[in-house]
Amino acid sequence: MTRRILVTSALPYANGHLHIGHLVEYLQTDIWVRFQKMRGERCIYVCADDTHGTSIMIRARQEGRSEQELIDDMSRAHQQDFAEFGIEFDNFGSTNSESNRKLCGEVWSALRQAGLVEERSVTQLFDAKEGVFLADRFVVGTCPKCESKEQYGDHCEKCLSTYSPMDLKDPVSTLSGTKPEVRSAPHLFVKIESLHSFLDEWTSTGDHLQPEMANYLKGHFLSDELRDWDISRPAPYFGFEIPDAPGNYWYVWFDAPIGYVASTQDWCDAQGEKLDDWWRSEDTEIFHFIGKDILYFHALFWPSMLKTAGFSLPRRVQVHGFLTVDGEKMSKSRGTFIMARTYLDHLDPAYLRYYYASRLGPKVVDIDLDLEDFQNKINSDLVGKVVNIASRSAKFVQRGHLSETYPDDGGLFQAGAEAGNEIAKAYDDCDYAKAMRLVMGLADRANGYVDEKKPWTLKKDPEKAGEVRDMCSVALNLYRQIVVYLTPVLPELSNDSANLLGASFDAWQDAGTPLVGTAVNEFKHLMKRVDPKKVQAILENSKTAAEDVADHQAVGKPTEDDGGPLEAEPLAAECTIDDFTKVDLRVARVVSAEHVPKANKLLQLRVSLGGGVERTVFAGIKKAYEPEALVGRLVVVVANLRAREMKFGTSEGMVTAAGPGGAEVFLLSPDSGAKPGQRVH
RNA sequence: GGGCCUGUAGCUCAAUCGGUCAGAGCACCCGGCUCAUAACCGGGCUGUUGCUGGUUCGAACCCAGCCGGGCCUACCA
Repeated sequence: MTRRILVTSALPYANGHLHIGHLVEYLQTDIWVRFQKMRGERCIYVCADDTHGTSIMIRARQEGRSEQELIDDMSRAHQQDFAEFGIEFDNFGSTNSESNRKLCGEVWSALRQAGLVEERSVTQLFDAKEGVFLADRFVVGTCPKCESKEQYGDHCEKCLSTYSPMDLKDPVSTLSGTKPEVRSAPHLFVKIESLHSFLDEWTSTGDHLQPEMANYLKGHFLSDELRDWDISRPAPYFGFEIPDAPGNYWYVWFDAPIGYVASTQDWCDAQGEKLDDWWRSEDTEIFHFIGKDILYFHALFWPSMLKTAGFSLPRRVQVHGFLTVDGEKMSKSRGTFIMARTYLDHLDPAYLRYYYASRLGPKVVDIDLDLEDFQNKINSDLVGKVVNIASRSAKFVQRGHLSETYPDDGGLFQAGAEAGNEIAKAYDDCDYAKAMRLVMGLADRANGYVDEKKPWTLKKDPEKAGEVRDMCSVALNLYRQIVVYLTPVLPELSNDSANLLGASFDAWQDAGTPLVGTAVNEFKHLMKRVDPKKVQAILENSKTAAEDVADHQAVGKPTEDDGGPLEAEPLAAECTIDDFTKVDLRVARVVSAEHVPKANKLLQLRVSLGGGVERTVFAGIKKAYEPEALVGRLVVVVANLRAREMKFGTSEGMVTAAGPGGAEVFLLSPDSGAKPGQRVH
């Protein structure tokens, strides 16, 4: 029986462009959807831009244009990137749509009727100049516990304590640089505790979640009373105004998942389908693909909302890990913060599709893009093995025909057809790595076959032309079988190969029956080897592109340094040259650097000032730098700073760096030629 | 501090719910071949399956402890 399946990926936020980390999810989903469609299932893939929230409002304001313009531009850019990566949605909508507003209203009414909504006053910091309430990340001040300066609204990165933004000393809004005031406003809360037992049940049964995720929820949230969910935001806010609470807006995380339904609605309207067949039907399976960071919303709030509003619950929420590049978090300074666009400018999307597929399994683990491995894998698997089968056999029969009956191949084709079941199961289980392994095994056997038959020898004997043709018919059929199995991952290769053989490659069952008698067209290269120079170029371009594009800057605007940093940290009071010279800044060389056990942010550095003078310095740069990358480089240290006792030892100085903290830390270094021990004047 | 995950050949990973495997691919070495995008075929190489104990007739797979790595949390997620 044909399954009916509705698939979603998380909605990309309209605040920034896509990078290769985002693509893990969209490619994972796209491959799965293509697979289901090939199998003949009724499957649609819907998504949308996530457009609401304070961040969008503020960014639009900074860019001096309307939110609508901003999100329209971003939506176009997102869809362009998706299309070029071969990610095919049946519908790509927007959360800022009428269909979404209407559906939000429906869900809302249901929540109201169920008696789950409650009003309560919330006290928050308010930026009077900008006229907005400030989320924690928009406030900095002095930590009330340890007096560290420039800490964010809700926690101190120095002493690790947490607190309310209201307790912050000398708070400053990062938006306007002014001192925020304390204001209260009514907020609406959803009491989801009443759905606790439902959520216990739903999360732990029915294979709705990967076991580790179910386990995580059980230990973290479901073990206690569920806190009420603050679901409204007072004006000004970019979003939908709540009909029965004028002046208040639905929090972006309320309307975002409803965007899945709205996007489906838009698709239904265009196709003449009924929404209820997809969202209120026992016969439809709903699959959400998400990253591990948003599990909370999809596995607790979302099912609660759906249940209350009478929609179907997801059949499964499939969670994936994050992407690292060369074993580390994507980093702008290393050039590994690669935007989708930058990749597309240099390399074939098929490479990344295959590489991700070869590393994606069903478990929630981070996957690594190892650039050397990437090149090896593409070159040897796709070019050396798969495409090679066609490359080495098609030429013997091109502009001719395949044999009229399928020759004896010693059971190779049949074995490949049987392997299809196992491969299909691997796809269906989201274990693409396994599927790729199995397919490559088939490719190895096909190459072995060609080698054994030696068409280049047979060819020399005119009487053996029939044998050559039979042998190539086998090889090309094995090739076709393999490419059919790879079609979800490599649709373009599949198309090109179909042209070569003048046959369909887009149904899974095509792998079960050999082609006979069809014409073979002229052979053209189906895929190129990876050019290492292009990979280097991506890294180079990403170093600069990341600064221009990835930051909350410029949608198609020229680079312009924004005022954010200066506003976040206004200039200090005037000082004299004498004040300045009290601080002795010196060039130093890092001689060793290592992780500090149990420290979240610190690295322990040993720096040399030359002449055998060394200092031990603890620096809060762990999230931004790997120790190995630091050894040998020159830095600038405050050399006459009083030694400070820290939890992990004594720090005899300070390494200078810029940036707000966390992963956004940028060490200062002198231009080449400077020597350790030299003073900075 | 709490929680989750993880530690298998140089690298990336496999080993059906403890009973032939200690394996595959890449890399490397040797040989072969020349149809193919320096591709392909054959062969070889490295492992005390993190360490230490325990359970068992038997453990890479179970339990405990230790060491190492990663991730998530720490009261409006």
